[in-house]
Parts: sequence; C-alpha cells; structure tokens
Amino acid sequence: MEESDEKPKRKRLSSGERREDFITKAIDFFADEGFESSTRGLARKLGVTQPLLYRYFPSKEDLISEVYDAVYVNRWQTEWEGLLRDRSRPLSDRLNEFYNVYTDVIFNRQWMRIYLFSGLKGVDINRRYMQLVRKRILEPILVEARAELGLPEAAPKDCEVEFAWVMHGGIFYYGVRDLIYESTLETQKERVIADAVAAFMAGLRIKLMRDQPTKD
Amino acid sequence: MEESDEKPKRKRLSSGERREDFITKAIDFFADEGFESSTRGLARKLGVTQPLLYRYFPSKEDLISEVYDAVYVNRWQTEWEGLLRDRSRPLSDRLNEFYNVYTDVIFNRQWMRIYLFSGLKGVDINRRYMQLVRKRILEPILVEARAELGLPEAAPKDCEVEFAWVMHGGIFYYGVRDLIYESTLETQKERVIADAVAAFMAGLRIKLMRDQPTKD
DNA sequence: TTGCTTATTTATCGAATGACAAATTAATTC
DNA sequence: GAATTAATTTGTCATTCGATAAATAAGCAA
Repeated sequence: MEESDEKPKRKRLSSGERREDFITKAIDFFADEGFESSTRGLARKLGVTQPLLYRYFPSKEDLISEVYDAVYVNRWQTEWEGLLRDRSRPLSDRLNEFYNVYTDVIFNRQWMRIYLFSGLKGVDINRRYMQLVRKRILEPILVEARAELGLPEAAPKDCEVEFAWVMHGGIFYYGVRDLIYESTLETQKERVIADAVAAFMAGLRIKLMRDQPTKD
Repeated sequence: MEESDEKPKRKRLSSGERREDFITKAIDFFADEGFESSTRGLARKLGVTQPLLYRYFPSKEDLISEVYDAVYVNRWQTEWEGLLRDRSRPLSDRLNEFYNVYTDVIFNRQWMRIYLFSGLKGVDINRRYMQLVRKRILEPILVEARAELGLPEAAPKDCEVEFAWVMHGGIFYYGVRDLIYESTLETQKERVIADAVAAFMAGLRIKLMRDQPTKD
C-alpha cells in the first residue's frame, strides 16, 4: 500500500505532467514486458493505482497508440534526409554519418522491442514506418548514388531498393542481436556500419552500371 | 458445443498421434496469436477441450518448449555445412545455393513469427540458435573465403564474422518484411540473395586483403 | 457380451484481467 | 478559511486465465 518505507503522502501532478509521465514510463514498461502485460503492472511501476490510467486514456489500446507515436513517429529526424542529399561530400561519407546518427536513435532497448512487438501485433504502423524508410532514406540514397556515378536521373528500380534494404536490414539486425538477443558483440557499431556501407557502395556501383543498358 | 453441424461423435486418437497433432497445430496457433494466447483458444483450434492439453503437457510452458524444438531445432539441416564446404564450386555459387535452400526453410510465417516471439520472450534458445548460425554457417563461410583467396588458414576475426552477419541479417530482414510486415515485395528472393552475396563477396575480398598484413 | 484401460469431457477453483462508478482528498479560487 | 475543482483511490464487476479432480465414454481384450 505504501511506496518503499515512506509515508503514503501522495503527490498530485497536473494533468499534463501526469500524462507525459505515464507515456514515458509506459514505453519502458511495454518494451520490457510486451503489450499483453497488465495495466495493473504498469500502474505499479508508475506508483499510482490502476483506475487512474483510465482517467487519462480511454482504453489500454489508446495508451499503446500513444506509445507508438512517442517512439517511432516523434523520434524521426527530418534532418536525416538533408544529410543524405548533401552533395558537397562523397556519398559513402554521408551514408556512414547517417547510419551512425540513425542508429544512435533506434539502437536502444525501448525502440527495438516496441518495434518488434508492434510488428508482431500486426498494427499497420510498422508498414507505414517502412514506407517512410523507403521513401525518405533508401530511395534518396539511390538517387544520390546515380548522381555520384554520373548516371542520368531515374526512378529507383524495385530491385535496387531491395538491395538498399539488404544493407539497411543488415545494419538493423546488428541492433537486434545486440539489444533483443543481447549477444555480446565484440565489434563496435562504427566499424560494422563502415563495412556494410563499403560493401553496399561497391555492390551498387556494379549493379547500377550493369543494369544501365538493359531495361529490366 | 458441437463442431459445425456434425454430430458430437468424438474421434479418439492414440496417445502418440494426438501429441503430434497438438504440437503441429500449436505451432500454427502460437505463430498466429503469440505465446500469450490462451490454452482455451488453442484447444478450440485443435477441436478438443482445454483440459486435454494437460494430459499431454504438464504446463503451457512445456508445450511451448516442444514448439521451439519442432520449429528451429528439428528443421536445421546438417547438409548445409557440407554444401558450404564443397570446394569443387566457387564460393559465391555455394553461398547462393545455401541461402536459397536455407530461406526455403525459414522464410515461412510459422518459423519467422515463432522466432521473433521467442526472442522477445527472452528465452535462451534464440541465443543458442545464433551461436549455431555463427559456428556452422558464418565462420565456415569465412574459412572458405580465405581458402578461395589463397590466404593462409586463420580463425575468423570478430569483425569479419560481423561482416558476414550483416549479409545474413540483410537477407533475413527481407524475410521479415515479407512475412512479418507483409510488405508486397516486387523483387524475387533469388535476385535479392544473388545481389547480397555478390556485394558480400566483393566487400569481403577487399576487407580480407586489407586486414591481411596488419594485426587488428 | 463383459470388463478393463485410457482418451476425453464436465465441472470447478483461485487468481488475474480491462474497465467502470463512486468515494476521497489535495490543490486552487474566492 | 470556506467552497470549488479535479486528481487520485477504493471498491467492484464480468471475463478470462492456467490448472486440477472427477466423471464419462470409446476402443480393445477376454
């Protein structure tokens, strides 16, 4: 009934503060325990009673939706696109910097686990997120690659986007192994990214040049 | 109370058949609904009553363990290693064939979803599976690559294994997008694997040659 | 047929779940 | 300091959960 050994002197927060606190801690809670965990367990972690949650969110599912937004929508940085399009630097430099800052955002237990949990739940937010990655990250990368290679502008082909996805997914999977499976990874992130980007650039050069004349 | 519009004529199976049937259908059920789904829902899908499950498995968790074994342990093919070590063919051929047959096994809704669900549950079976991939697939690939490039035999370095993980993870992630996120993928698997393998081989050649003299 | 074995069902328990209504109490306003 | 507002708790309900015990019935052996 009482928190630790203190007296039950309740602190009362303003509506806005409490709501923010709920969402922040709900991210940790659901990331740890999964979305099927109980609202009572969450309330215990929040230090309040369970019905109070329903004062701020109409249902558990509504709270979860806010968690999604707070995690993937709000952490997306629009600067990333500009970084990728900055033609004053070689593309491989831009890719290295991008993937380092991008993974600074997504390579944490919360983001990773919320992403996988929501994907398995079948909510469409993951599909929308992947569309975002495709349109704002991968396709721009392919446009930049063509420009750097002196090729005429052209819409990225599906199989080129897929090739970019393999690099992206390979880097992503490094984070999964680190943060979901908690493997002890001896190689640091920068090195992995550098190798992945180098292989991608080399492979893409060959691929773009080869696919150039034909009309696949 | 009755199944469809048939009469409630119960079919009685032998202990062995029933058990096998339970595990087979439990794979589908848990893959669809997650491990937190109820034993009652499973029993409904099995066409039996819920307590019957406890005649065959001491607890829900024991049943789930058998599902793990049936999915990842029993589907592992020991021939895969031999295929990778067959020096009568170029390594890139072997890699292409391996990843095509390997993904024939793991690129299905059941395998993928069970794998991700169990990973999020934190059971150690995923870590063990990844050790298996490392020791039986990735490290052999690196040994073969050194041999093909005429380099002296040497234990694979961590960062080389990590580089192989990026290819592996990139291909794996293609399956995740297909089967978990149910994206419509325009490019067929063979093409994606071929491109990923080509980029890996090109990148690895550079990496092995460069790392050769120094002693990272 | 009779009787035995055992696969399967019926009935049930205690705990946990999401959600709601009403009571309480801290903070603010006058 | 009294009155008002709103944040928070208490109490509770109907379901659902994993699990167990006891009753039933299908198949086999004699």
